[in-house]
Amino acid sequence: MPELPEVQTVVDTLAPTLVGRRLGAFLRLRRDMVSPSEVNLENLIPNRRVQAIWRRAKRIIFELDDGGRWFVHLGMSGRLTIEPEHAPVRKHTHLILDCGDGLQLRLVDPRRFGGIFWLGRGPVDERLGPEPFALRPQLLLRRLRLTRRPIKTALLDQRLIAGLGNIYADEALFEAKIHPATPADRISVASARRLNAAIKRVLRRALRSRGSSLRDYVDANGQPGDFRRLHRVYQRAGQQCVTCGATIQRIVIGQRSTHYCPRCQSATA
DNA sequence: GTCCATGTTCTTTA
DNA sequence: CTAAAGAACATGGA
Repeated sequence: MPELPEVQTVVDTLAPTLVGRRLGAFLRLRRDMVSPSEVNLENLIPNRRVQAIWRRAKRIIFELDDGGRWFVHLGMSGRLTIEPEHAPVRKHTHLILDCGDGLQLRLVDPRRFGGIFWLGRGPVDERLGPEPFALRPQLLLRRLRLTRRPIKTALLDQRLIAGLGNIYADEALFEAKIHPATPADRISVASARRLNAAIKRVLRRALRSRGSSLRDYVDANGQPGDFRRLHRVYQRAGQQCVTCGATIQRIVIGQRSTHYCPRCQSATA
């Protein structure tokens, strides 16, 4: 569900309300959405002030005034919203955090692939690759040479590059005119340069539209994103390529749906 | 009933 | 041993 643009939009809509605010009661309606499960957030969070909220990869990181930190991952179907306490509690609401002025931060996640993860003062970064906006062609090339898997699969591997998911991997490969099945370690210097630019361009465009809403995604105010109508390949199988008019194909790579234009993306490296 | 879904981790295979 | 492929997690919509 949420990839970098969606997660960043949630952060941007959460921060104005939450930063500087003193938190209240933490309620877990399901035990298994907190990790590690034995950590006692009911004691660690209340009465602390939110110092900062930011994004790393697809994680929404909260920092408290005592240095304690946690992050929320939205998984496939998670929503993290600020709602008035009297607003009806949606089905699949797992966590509720009072944040003053009659407002609550609520985590709703039907599929429960997401959750809240306590970090304490530990590192956020372990095992995560560089942020897409920090990439340069050389760095991208170096990361891609670490694996022979298809470039599509490599782009989804958060240890190689952090923040892309199925939508923006497909969109970036289209933009860069690279076939998604190309082995990552056979990408040419020229292709890596195009891909580096394409990733940033696609993400910037998506951020401007506040992300893609397919089914569940909304920002912290409950507002869906608008980027879906600007997708060029993702979920457009059978439709015409906006560039050349060929029919967009859907194939499966690494167990994931992959959408591409067979004419624009025919190059092998 | 079938297939599919914006993600990640664990297990199995080569 | 490592890298890659596959299965699993849970729910709901078409």
